[in-house]
Amino acid sequence: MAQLDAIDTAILKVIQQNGRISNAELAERVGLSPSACSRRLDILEKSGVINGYHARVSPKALDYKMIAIVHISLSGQFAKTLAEFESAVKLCPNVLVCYLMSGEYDYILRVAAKDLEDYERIHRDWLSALPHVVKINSSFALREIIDRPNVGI
Amino acid sequence: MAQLDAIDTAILKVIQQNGRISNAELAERVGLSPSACSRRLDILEKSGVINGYHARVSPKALDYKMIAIVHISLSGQFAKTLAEFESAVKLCPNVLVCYLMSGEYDYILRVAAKDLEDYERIHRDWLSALPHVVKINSSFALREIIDRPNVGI
DNA sequence: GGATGCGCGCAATGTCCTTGCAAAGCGCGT
DNA sequence: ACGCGCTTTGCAAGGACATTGCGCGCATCC
Repeated sequence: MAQLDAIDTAILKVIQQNGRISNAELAERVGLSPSACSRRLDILEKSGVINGYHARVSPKALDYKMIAIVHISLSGQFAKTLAEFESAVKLCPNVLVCYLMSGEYDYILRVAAKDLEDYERIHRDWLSALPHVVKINSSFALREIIDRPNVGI
Repeated sequence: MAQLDAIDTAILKVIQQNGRISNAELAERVGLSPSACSRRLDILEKSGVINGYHARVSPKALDYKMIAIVHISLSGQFAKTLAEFESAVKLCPNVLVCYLMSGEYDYILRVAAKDLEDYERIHRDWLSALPHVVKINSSFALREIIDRPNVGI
């Protein structure tokens, strides 16, 4: 991962906010010719600085109206215990985010559900069935205040 | 927000995973002519089903190596109290996600920091300075297990 | 049955992306 | 300071792509 100069960070800044901008306009915004810009973008993609491009779809349009934050504790922190839990949690499509955490709980999850009934199903069929779980604590998001797509401006 | 048919959801499915796909290829994948596909995509964007497109940039490439999950309680739940807190928290660029929550804490935040020293600065200059806060609880992500860009497959 | 509206495919035109190539910038060692 | 090699740039060309107008098919409704 090579070092990024000012033009690279400018490209990242623009494309984090507008992932479908044309290369021609991107080039103009960062003060480069289209060909040079295209080549830089290519390098950023292939080097892994840019992981991918994603459309942000309104969850409500897909009928997902609930977000739950789930705290989970396991019965131990052995590597095998963690690995088995993680393999299992990755299979649940409703789990959007999962972090291994320091602190009181071992994992924290962001889960999308269509409604309370749907969440009850997810909780029963997926979360409760995850291996080595000894405690689950679900809270529900009442409102989204911030959801930034970018890091570090 | 009109109802989405099978082709619309197919478009959303593809473009959530590959936001920079060409319209020609997208059309081919969903079994439509490029012109029809372009018009559908246009409608999805203008109706707000698609909120935007974003490149996913590796936080480490921008030197952001830490993710903190912060739980915050306020001194009350009056609308004015919440509104003042929310206006203030939106100004902090390190706060990537913020939800108003049910449960023990009022808000939950995902915060990006370059390192522990950077987080200490954010905590001191931003989080502690937020209005009406009576309790802050920070946990740190040890590892990211899942971070899906999509909702509902 | 005819009128209406919606969504499609086709075609054309203008724009854009990409690649080769030569020149300019840059660091570096002599 | 000079020259060398490496990197990156801008330009140009050819091919791909996006967009818009147009006519057709199909379903619905009168």
